[in-house]
Parts: sequence; C-alpha cells; structure tokens
Amino acid sequence: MEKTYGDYVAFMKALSDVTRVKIFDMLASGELCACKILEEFQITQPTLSYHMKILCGSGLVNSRRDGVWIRYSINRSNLERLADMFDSIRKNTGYNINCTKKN
Amino acid sequence: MEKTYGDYVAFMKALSDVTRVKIFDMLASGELCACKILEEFQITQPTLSYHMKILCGSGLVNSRRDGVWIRYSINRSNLERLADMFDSIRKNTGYNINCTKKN
DNA sequence: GAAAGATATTGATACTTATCTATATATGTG
DNA sequence: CACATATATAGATAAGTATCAATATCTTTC
Repeated sequence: MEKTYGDYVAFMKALSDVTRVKIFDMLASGELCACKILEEFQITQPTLSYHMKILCGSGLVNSRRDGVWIRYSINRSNLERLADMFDSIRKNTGYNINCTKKN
Repeated sequence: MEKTYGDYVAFMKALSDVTRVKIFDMLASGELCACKILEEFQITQPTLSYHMKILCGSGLVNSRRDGVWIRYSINRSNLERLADMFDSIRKNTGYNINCTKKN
C-alpha cells in the first residue's frame, strides 16, 4: 500500500511563500478578517484574496463569512496532522541502507 | 524587529513537491545514497540531482561524499526548527483581533 | 592514464505561480 | 433600491519550476 503524500504537499505548497507563511503566523494568534491581514502587506486586495484561497484550499486555514467580512482562522486538525508528521520524523531513530562496493 | 521567515519558506519550498516529500520521508529512516533513492522513482538521474540540490540547499538535508557515492541524510537541527515552529503554533491559544462595525 | 560508474551541470521547454488592473459579486445601510 | 464597503474572479504577464537529453566532472580500479 502506497503512502499518500498529497495532503502534506498541499500544506507545504500553501506555506511555501513568504506572504502566506506570514499570514499563517498571524492567524496563529487568532481569527482575522481579510482587511486586517491586508493592512500588514504591500500587496493588492486581489493578490491577498488569491493567497487566502490557496491557504483555505490546502485545508490549513478556515474561513467564515461574518456580515461583510470573511474571517480566517487556522484549521487546528490539519495543523495537528502537519505538526505530527514532523514530530514522527523527528522521533525516528534512523538506520542506514546504503550502497556497498558490491552494488 | 521584523521576524524572519526566509528559512521556513525555504524548508517549505523544499517540501512542496511530491517527489521531494517522499525523499525526505525515505531519509527519515536513515542515510541513503542517490542511487538507492533513484530506484524508487520514475525520474531521470539529472532530475533527482536537481531535487537533491534543492533539499540540501534548503538546509533540511545533508550530503557527504563517500567514494563514488553521495550519501544524503536529514539535517536534524533544521528539522527540529521546523517541527518546533509548528509545535509553537499548535500550542498557541489564539485570541481574536477582528473588524468591528466601527472599522 | 584509460575505462567504468556515480553524480552534477547545461540548455531547452512545458507548466505553474505571483502579481497586477479591471470588473464582478455580496452584504449592510440609509 | 442605490450606494459604500469587503471580498472574489477574470485576464494578462513576468518570473519561477520540474523535467528531459546531452554532456561534464569526479572517483575508483585496472
């Protein structure tokens, strides 16, 4: 049975851009609306909208409409999955399968 | 003082590709030479070389020459940094700074 | 030092991404 | 319902990425 990496790649892709990592880090402090996030960057509103779509599409960020505003927050369960993945790699002892001269 | 996200973005970028995530996961089990890694993929040798360069360049993977072979392994300290970052976000309680009708 | 094997580099190319301007859609208020 | 504000979508574009074939470099062995 082949491992599935798709979700993790989506998580990483979502965070493989400075703007999006910063947004994710901002959301770590709690829910924020798009307008508040936009204030912190030198990008246009459509560009922010594009980034938020990628963050939400990855599953790492949630969004909900609240009147005129869209409020974004971190998706805790997917953050857990991602953090757990790194923790499990971190905990691996590591044995070696290397080439030998007989290869 | 502005936070620096550069390293984290490099880590994420390195892992934002299925091939590279798989390689990273393989390395979690221990050091491997390029030829062993190549066996697991349907890509050419130059393409693997390209991916290894990105993984090493990010700081997540180490390489050392051993005779004819290059042996790759996970850079534990940078993995720690990455894992710690997610753990600290995970541990954040999260308070909200949102738009109000007065905005 | 020539041959063989492992890995890296180069150059080309199709695909993807981040960004913008312009415009559309959605929501609340008078 | 018209207007103002918040967010999204469309279309264009410049820059970046993954891949390959061909070739170069490095290391060991004979």
